[in-house]
Amino acid sequence: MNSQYSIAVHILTLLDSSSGPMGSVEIADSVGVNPVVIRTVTGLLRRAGLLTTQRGVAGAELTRSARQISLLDVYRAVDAPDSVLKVHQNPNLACPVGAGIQRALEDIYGEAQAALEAHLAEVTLADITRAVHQTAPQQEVR
Amino acid sequence: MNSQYSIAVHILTLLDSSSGPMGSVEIADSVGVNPVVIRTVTGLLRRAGLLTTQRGVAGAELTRSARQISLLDVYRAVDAPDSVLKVHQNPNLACPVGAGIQRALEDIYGEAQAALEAHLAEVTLADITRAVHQTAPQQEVR
DNA sequence: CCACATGTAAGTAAAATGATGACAAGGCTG
DNA sequence: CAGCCTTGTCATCATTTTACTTACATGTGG
Repeated sequence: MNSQYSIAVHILTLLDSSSGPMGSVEIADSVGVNPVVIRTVTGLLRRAGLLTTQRGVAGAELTRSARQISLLDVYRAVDAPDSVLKVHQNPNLACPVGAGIQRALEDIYGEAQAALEAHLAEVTLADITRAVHQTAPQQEVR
Repeated sequence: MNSQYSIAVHILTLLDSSSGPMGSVEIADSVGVNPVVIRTVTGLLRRAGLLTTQRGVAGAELTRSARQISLLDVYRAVDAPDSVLKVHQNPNLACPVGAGIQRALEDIYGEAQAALEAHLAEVTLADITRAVHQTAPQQEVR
Protein backbone atom coordinates (compact mmCIF):
# COMPACT_ATOMS: atom_id res chain seq x y z
CA MET A 1 0.00 0.00 0.00
CA ASN A 2 1.42 3.32 -1.01
CA SER A 3 -1.21 5.79 0.12
CA GLN A 4 -0.71 4.20 3.53
CA TYR A 5 1.47 7.11 4.44
CA SER A 6 -1.19 9.70 3.75
CA ILE A 7 -3.75 7.59 5.53
CA ALA A 8 -1.44 7.38 8.54
CA VAL A 9 -1.05 11.15 8.68
CA HIS A 10 -4.81 11.52 8.33
CA ILE A 11 -5.43 9.17 11.23
CA LEU A 12 -2.95 10.91 13.50
CA THR A 13 -4.30 14.35 12.60
CA LEU A 14 -7.75 13.11 13.40
CA LEU A 15 -6.67 11.87 16.81
CA ASP A 16 -4.91 15.15 17.45
CA SER A 17 -8.06 17.09 16.55
CA SER A 18 -10.35 14.85 18.53
CA SER A 19 -11.33 15.38 22.11
CA GLY A 20 -11.10 11.67 22.85
CA PRO A 21 -10.15 8.26 21.50
CA MET A 22 -11.69 7.21 18.20
CA GLY A 23 -12.64 3.75 16.97
CA SER A 24 -11.62 2.29 13.64
CA VAL A 25 -15.11 2.62 12.16
CA GLU A 26 -15.31 6.25 13.10
CA ILE A 27 -11.85 6.94 11.69
CA ALA A 28 -12.68 5.00 8.55
CA ASP A 29 -15.64 7.29 7.97
CA SER A 30 -13.39 10.34 7.85
CA VAL A 31 -10.59 8.79 5.84
CA GLY A 32 -12.95 7.19 3.35
CA VAL A 33 -11.66 3.63 3.43
CA ASN A 34 -12.66 0.29 4.93
CA PRO A 35 -12.16 -0.03 8.70
CA VAL A 36 -9.80 -2.93 8.09
CA VAL A 37 -7.39 -0.58 6.38
CA ILE A 38 -7.52 1.70 9.41
CA ARG A 39 -6.80 -1.16 11.76
CA THR A 40 -3.87 -2.26 9.63
CA VAL A 41 -2.34 1.20 9.67
CA THR A 42 -3.01 1.80 13.36
CA GLY A 43 -1.24 -1.49 13.93
CA LEU A 44 1.88 -0.12 12.25
CA LEU A 45 1.62 3.13 14.15
CA ARG A 46 1.19 1.27 17.41
CA ARG A 47 4.28 -0.84 16.75
CA ALA A 48 6.16 2.40 16.08
CA GLY A 49 4.97 3.73 19.42
CA LEU A 50 2.99 6.64 18.02
CA LEU A 51 -0.39 5.60 19.34
CA THR A 52 -2.02 3.06 21.57
CA THR A 53 -4.81 0.67 20.79
CA GLN A 54 -6.03 -2.35 22.63
CA ARG A 55 -7.72 -5.44 21.33
CA GLY A 56 -11.31 -5.49 22.38
CA VAL A 57 -11.52 -1.91 23.55
CA ALA A 58 -12.59 0.83 21.16
CA GLY A 59 -10.35 3.80 20.52
CA ALA A 60 -6.90 4.87 19.48
CA GLU A 61 -4.93 7.55 21.29
CA LEU A 62 -1.70 9.42 20.64
CA THR A 63 1.15 8.49 22.96
CA ARG A 64 2.65 11.97 22.96
CA SER A 65 2.06 15.54 21.92
CA ALA A 66 1.50 16.27 18.24
CA ARG A 67 4.44 18.67 18.46
CA GLN A 68 6.65 15.71 19.26
CA ILE A 69 5.64 13.65 16.26
CA SER A 70 7.37 14.48 13.00
CA LEU A 71 6.21 13.41 9.57
CA LEU A 72 9.44 11.47 9.33
CA ASP A 73 8.40 9.44 12.38
CA VAL A 74 5.25 8.58 10.50
CA TYR A 75 7.14 7.81 7.31
CA ARG A 76 9.36 5.35 9.13
CA ALA A 77 6.36 3.77 10.84
CA VAL A 78 4.52 2.70 7.71
CA ASP A 79 5.58 0.43 4.85
CA ALA A 80 7.23 3.28 2.99
CA PRO A 81 10.13 2.48 0.68
CA ASP A 82 13.72 3.09 1.83
CA SER A 83 14.13 5.02 -1.39
CA VAL A 84 11.34 6.46 -3.47
CA LEU A 85 13.62 6.33 -6.53
CA LYS A 86 14.14 2.83 -7.88
CA VAL A 87 17.18 1.34 -9.54
CA HIS A 88 16.60 -0.84 -12.61
CA GLN A 89 17.32 -4.50 -12.19
CA ASN A 90 19.25 -6.25 -14.95
CA PRO A 91 22.17 -4.21 -16.20
CA ASN A 92 24.77 -6.13 -18.15
CA LEU A 93 27.68 -6.68 -15.78
CA ALA A 94 29.97 -7.36 -18.71
CA CYS A 95 29.61 -3.71 -19.67
CA PRO A 96 31.59 -1.19 -17.61
CA VAL A 97 28.59 1.09 -17.28
CA GLY A 98 26.23 -1.76 -16.54
CA ALA A 99 28.59 -2.99 -13.85
CA GLY A 100 28.85 0.33 -12.03
CA ILE A 101 25.54 2.06 -12.61
CA GLN A 102 23.57 0.42 -9.81
CA ARG A 103 25.99 1.38 -7.09
CA ALA A 104 26.26 4.93 -8.46
CA LEU A 105 22.49 5.33 -8.60
CA GLU A 106 22.00 3.87 -5.14
CA ASP A 107 24.41 6.43 -3.74
CA ILE A 108 22.70 9.37 -5.42
CA TYR A 109 19.21 8.11 -4.65
CA GLY A 110 20.21 7.68 -1.03
CA GLU A 111 21.29 11.29 -0.84
CA ALA A 112 18.13 12.51 -2.52
CA GLN A 113 16.06 10.42 -0.13
CA ALA A 114 17.94 11.94 2.80
CA ALA A 115 17.08 15.41 1.54
CA LEU A 116 13.41 14.47 1.31
CA GLU A 117 13.38 12.91 4.76
CA ALA A 118 15.19 15.88 6.24
CA HIS A 119 12.26 18.02 5.21
CA LEU A 120 9.73 15.60 6.63
CA ALA A 121 11.66 15.68 9.89
CA GLU A 122 11.07 19.42 10.12
CA VAL A 123 7.30 19.16 9.96
CA THR A 124 5.29 18.02 12.94
CA LEU A 125 1.83 16.63 13.28
CA ALA A 126 0.89 19.87 15.02
CA ASP A 127 1.80 21.79 11.87
CA ILE A 128 -0.52 19.59 9.85
CA THR A 129 -3.35 19.98 12.31
CA ARG A 130 -2.97 23.74 12.18
CA ALA A 131 -2.91 23.80 8.39
CA VAL A 132 -5.94 21.55 8.16
CA HIS A 133 -8.05 23.68 10.46
CA GLN A 134 -6.90 26.83 8.76
CA THR A 135 -8.27 25.63 5.44
CA ALA A 136 -11.54 24.35 6.79
CA PRO A 137 -13.47 26.55 9.24
CA GLN A 138 -12.58 25.74 12.84
CA GLN A 139 -14.70 23.04 14.34
CA GLU A 140 -13.72 20.35 16.73
CA VAL A 141 -14.09 16.79 15.58
CA ARG A 142 -16.84 15.18 17.62
CA MET B 1 7.03 2.85 -16.11
CA ASN B 2 8.84 3.74 -12.95
CA SER B 3 12.34 2.45 -13.53
CA GLN B 4 12.30 4.59 -16.64
CA TYR B 5 14.26 7.16 -14.75
CA SER B 6 17.11 4.83 -13.92
CA ILE B 7 17.09 3.50 -17.45
CA ALA B 8 17.29 7.05 -18.78
CA VAL B 9 20.32 7.82 -16.62
CA HIS B 10 21.90 4.56 -17.73
CA ILE B 11 21.42 5.43 -21.39
CA LEU B 12 22.87 8.89 -21.01
CA THR B 13 25.84 7.61 -19.01
CA LEU B 14 26.47 5.07 -21.72
CA LEU B 15 26.47 7.74 -24.41
CA ASP B 16 28.78 9.86 -22.31
CA SER B 17 31.19 6.96 -21.91
CA SER B 18 31.02 5.93 -25.52
CA SER B 19 33.34 7.15 -28.23
CA GLY B 20 30.51 7.37 -30.74
CA PRO B 21 26.75 7.09 -31.26
CA MET B 22 25.07 3.91 -30.07
CA GLY B 23 22.06 2.12 -31.51
CA SER B 24 19.06 0.96 -29.49
CA VAL B 25 20.02 -2.70 -29.69
CA GLU B 26 23.50 -2.01 -28.44
CA ILE B 27 22.18 0.15 -25.61
CA ALA B 28 19.57 -2.45 -24.76
CA ASP B 29 22.33 -5.01 -24.31
CA SER B 30 23.97 -2.92 -21.62
CA VAL B 31 20.78 -1.87 -19.85
CA GLY B 32 19.29 -5.33 -19.93
CA VAL B 33 15.90 -4.55 -21.41
CA ASN B 34 14.14 -4.88 -24.73
CA PRO B 35 15.25 -2.43 -27.43
CA VAL B 36 11.68 -1.12 -27.62
CA VAL B 37 12.05 0.18 -24.08
CA ILE B 38 15.24 1.97 -25.07
CA ARG B 39 13.59 3.59 -28.05
CA THR B 40 10.68 4.73 -25.89
CA VAL B 41 13.00 6.36 -23.38
CA THR B 42 15.29 7.89 -25.98
CA GLY B 43 12.14 9.36 -27.50
CA LEU B 44 11.41 11.14 -24.21
CA LEU B 45 15.01 12.28 -23.90
CA ARG B 46 15.00 13.55 -27.47
CA ARG B 47 11.83 15.55 -26.88
CA ALA B 48 13.50 17.05 -23.81
CA GLY B 49 16.46 18.04 -25.94
CA LEU B 50 19.02 15.90 -24.16
CA LEU B 51 19.99 13.73 -27.09
CA THR B 52 19.44 13.37 -30.80
CA THR B 53 18.19 10.40 -32.73
CA GLN B 54 16.92 10.09 -36.25
CA ARG B 55 14.46 7.67 -37.72
CA GLY B 56 16.22 5.26 -39.99
CA VAL B 57 19.75 6.07 -38.91
CA ALA B 58 21.38 4.17 -36.12
CA GLY B 59 22.74 5.96 -33.10
CA ALA B 60 21.88 8.36 -30.32
CA GLU B 61 24.14 11.25 -29.30
CA LEU B 62 24.17 13.74 -26.46
CA THR B 63 23.31 17.29 -27.47
CA ARG B 64 25.61 18.85 -24.91
CA SER B 65 28.35 18.15 -22.43
CA ALA B 66 27.63 15.73 -19.59
CA ARG B 67 28.59 18.50 -17.20
CA GLN B 68 25.65 20.50 -18.49
CA ILE B 69 23.07 17.79 -17.90
CA SER B 70 21.74 17.50 -14.36
CA LEU B 71 19.84 14.54 -12.99
CA LEU B 72 16.92 16.91 -12.54
CA ASP B 73 16.91 17.54 -16.30
CA VAL B 74 16.61 13.79 -16.73
CA TYR B 75 13.90 13.51 -14.08
CA ARG B 76 11.81 16.14 -15.83
CA ALA B 77 12.36 14.46 -19.18
CA VAL B 78 10.85 11.10 -18.30
CA ASP B 79 7.37 10.18 -17.06
CA ALA B 80 8.32 10.77 -13.45
CA PRO B 81 5.60 11.81 -11.00
CA ASP B 82 5.24 15.47 -10.00
CA SER B 83 5.33 14.20 -6.43
CA VAL B 84 6.70 10.88 -5.29
CA LEU B 85 4.45 11.05 -2.22
CA LYS B 86 0.81 10.38 -2.97
CA VAL B 87 -2.28 11.85 -1.32
CA HIS B 88 -5.14 9.45 -0.58
CA GLN B 89 -8.27 9.93 -2.60
CA ASN B 90 -11.59 9.83 -0.77
CA PRO B 91 -11.53 11.76 2.48
CA ASN B 92 -14.92 12.64 3.94
CA LEU B 93 -15.46 16.29 3.13
CA ALA B 94 -18.11 16.49 5.82
CA CYS B 95 -15.35 16.01 8.40
CA PRO B 96 -13.14 19.03 9.13
CA VAL B 97 -10.00 16.95 8.90
CA GLY B 98 -11.17 15.14 5.79
CA ALA B 99 -11.94 18.47 4.16
CA GLY B 100 -8.55 20.01 4.78
CA ILE B 101 -6.10 17.14 4.77
CA GLN B 102 -5.56 16.88 1.04
CA ARG B 103 -4.53 20.49 0.63
CA ALA B 104 -2.28 20.29 3.68
CA LEU B 105 -0.57 17.15 2.42
CA GLU B 106 -0.15 18.52 -1.08
CA ASP B 107 1.66 21.53 0.34
CA ILE B 108 4.02 19.48 2.46
CA TYR B 109 4.61 16.90 -0.24
CA GLY B 110 5.39 19.69 -2.68
CA GLU B 111 8.05 21.03 -0.36
CA ALA B 112 9.55 17.60 0.21
CA GLN B 113 9.60 17.01 -3.54
CA ALA B 114 11.36 20.33 -4.01
CA ALA B 115 14.04 19.25 -1.54
CA LEU B 116 14.54 16.01 -3.44
CA GLU B 117 14.71 17.75 -6.80
CA ALA B 118 17.12 20.36 -5.45
CA HIS B 119 19.55 17.57 -4.76
CA LEU B 120 19.09 16.03 -8.18
CA ALA B 121 19.78 19.44 -9.67
CA GLU B 122 23.21 19.46 -8.02
CA VAL B 123 24.35 16.22 -9.62
CA THR B 124 25.42 16.10 -13.24
CA LEU B 125 25.71 13.27 -15.69
CA ALA B 126 29.47 13.79 -15.55
CA ASP B 127 29.39 12.97 -11.84
CA ILE B 128 27.61 9.73 -12.57
CA THR B 129 30.01 8.78 -15.31
CA ARG B 130 32.93 9.40 -12.97
CA ALA B 131 31.38 7.35 -10.18
CA VAL B 132 30.56 4.50 -12.54
CA HIS B 133 34.08 4.23 -13.88
CA GLN B 134 35.54 4.54 -10.45
CA THR B 135 33.70 1.46 -9.27
CA ALA B 136 34.47 -0.67 -12.28
CA PRO B 137 38.01 -0.72 -13.65
CA GLN B 138 38.52 1.93 -16.32
CA GLN B 139 37.71 0.76 -19.78
CA GLU B 140 36.13 2.66 -22.62
CA VAL B 141 32.79 1.40 -23.89
CA ARG B 142 33.34 0.03 -27.42
C1' DC C 1 -22.64 -15.05 28.24
C1' DC C 2 -23.26 -11.66 24.78
C1' DA C 3 -22.52 -7.62 22.08
C1' DC C 4 -18.89 -5.24 20.23
C1' DA C 5 -13.97 -3.87 19.09
C1' DT C 6 -9.39 -4.88 17.44
C1' DG C 7 -5.85 -7.96 14.95
C1' DT C 8 -4.97 -10.58 11.06
C1' DA C 9 -5.24 -13.86 7.26
C1' DA C 10 -7.25 -14.83 2.84
C1' DG C 11 -9.37 -13.83 -1.37
C1' DT C 12 -10.64 -10.95 -5.26
C1' DA C 13 -10.84 -6.93 -8.40
C1' DA C 14 -8.52 -3.22 -10.52
C1' DA C 15 -4.55 -0.72 -11.90
C1' DA C 16 0.33 -0.13 -12.78
C1' DT C 17 4.50 -2.14 -14.73
C1' DG C 18 7.30 -4.73 -17.67
C1' DA C 19 8.20 -7.25 -21.74
C1' DT C 20 7.53 -8.24 -26.42
C1' DG C 21 5.58 -8.74 -31.27
C1' DA C 22 4.28 -6.22 -35.26
C1' DC C 23 4.70 -2.84 -38.46
C1' DA C 24 4.88 1.86 -40.62
C1' DA C 25 8.34 5.42 -41.80
C1' DG C 26 12.72 6.70 -43.11
C1' DG C 27 17.78 6.38 -44.35
C1' DC C 28 21.79 3.85 -46.42
C1' DT C 29 24.28 1.02 -49.55
C1' DG C 30 25.20 -2.06 -53.17
C1' DC D 1 15.93 1.56 -56.97
C1' DA D 2 15.59 -2.35 -54.20
C1' DG D 3 16.64 -4.66 -50.21
C1' DC D 4 18.09 -4.18 -45.51
C1' DC D 5 18.55 -2.07 -41.30
C1' DT D 6 17.01 1.37 -37.73
C1' DT D 7 13.90 4.29 -35.30
C1' DG D 8 9.05 5.48 -33.73
C1' DT D 9 4.81 3.70 -32.13
C1' DC D 10 0.92 0.88 -31.20
C1' DA D 11 -1.14 -3.22 -29.36
C1' DT D 12 -1.05 -7.22 -26.58
C1' DC D 13 -0.03 -10.09 -22.67
C1' DA D 14 2.08 -11.65 -18.22
C1' DT D 15 3.40 -10.20 -13.79
C1' DT D 16 3.24 -7.45 -9.91
C1' DT D 17 1.30 -4.03 -6.97
C1' DT D 18 -2.48 -1.71 -4.88
C1' DA D 19 -6.91 -1.51 -3.17
C1' DC D 20 -10.97 -3.38 -1.23
C1' DT D 21 -13.64 -6.68 1.26
C1' DT D 22 -15.14 -10.97 3.73
C1' DA D 23 -14.28 -13.87 7.45
C1' DC D 24 -12.98 -15.00 11.83
C1' DA D 25 -9.96 -15.54 15.96
C1' DT D 26 -8.91 -12.86 20.07
C1' DG D 27 -10.06 -9.94 23.69
C1' DT D 28 -13.01 -6.42 26.72
C1' DG D 29 -16.71 -5.00 29.37
C1' DG D 30 -21.27 -4.97 30.96
